[in-house]
Amino acid sequence: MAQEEMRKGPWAEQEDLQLAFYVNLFGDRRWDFLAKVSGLRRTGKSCRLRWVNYLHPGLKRGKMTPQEERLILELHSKWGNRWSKIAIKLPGRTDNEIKNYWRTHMRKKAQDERKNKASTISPSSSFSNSSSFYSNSPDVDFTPIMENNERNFYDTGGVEKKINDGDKMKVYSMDEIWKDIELPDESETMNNIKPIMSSPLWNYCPNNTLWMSDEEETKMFPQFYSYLDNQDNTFFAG
DNA sequence: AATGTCATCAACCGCCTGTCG
DNA sequence: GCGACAGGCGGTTGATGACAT
Repeated sequence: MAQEEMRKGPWAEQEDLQLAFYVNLFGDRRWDFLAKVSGLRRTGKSCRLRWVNYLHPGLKRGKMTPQEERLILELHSKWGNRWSKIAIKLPGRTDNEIKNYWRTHMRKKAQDERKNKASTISPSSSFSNSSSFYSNSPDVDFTPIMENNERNFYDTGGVEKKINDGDKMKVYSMDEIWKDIELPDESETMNNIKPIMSSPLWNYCPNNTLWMSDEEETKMFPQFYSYLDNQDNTFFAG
């Protein structure tokens, strides 16, 4: 059958509303199904990404706090680029957000390192005084490593260490990690951090319009209701 | 004010993994 | 056990806004 052309690029407000409505209706699973019944000309993947990274009500938005920054760096030193795993430890933050943060931060760091090396007569002294997380670590080549043994600019390197389950884990000196980050303001403890539940979706729905009347729903989401008609309403049968 | 550069973030892509028939 | 499919993950790109010159 003829494949309907999928939309790409930035999401419109109307699309967000539509997606949120159907996720509330059916839950955040079966993304291909959701994409279909919602009438959004988006792939299931695209819908999932939009929901997870932007529309989810539990998302915290805004700048990373110093505490979050430290946690990210600490967890990255343990787990490497396991962004989703790291994200679990930072409620309200997405893997994408953390990944972006890391990339930005590490690029800056790599640039600083290059400058330092260029201006230092003895480049080997750069990390030699760092107290290593693993005190018995061999001398470390901090040039970034990619899977095919090429060097990745954004990865600042670290020891590649095999762990039990076969995962590779990079280990960084904590001094190395912290030194590039401003220490947090002492007064800014975790207790002061107010989670900001500010998914922009809720701005669009000031009066709980996600839970509108049947008539309103029918007007707003005709695709869904026509779809249901075609399916003999079997969605709710089970 | 105009232009260039950099930082940030949303979104896409391709690969991997888990599940189901 | 195998193939198909859906979902998840990490890497990467492109648009945009902020800042510097």
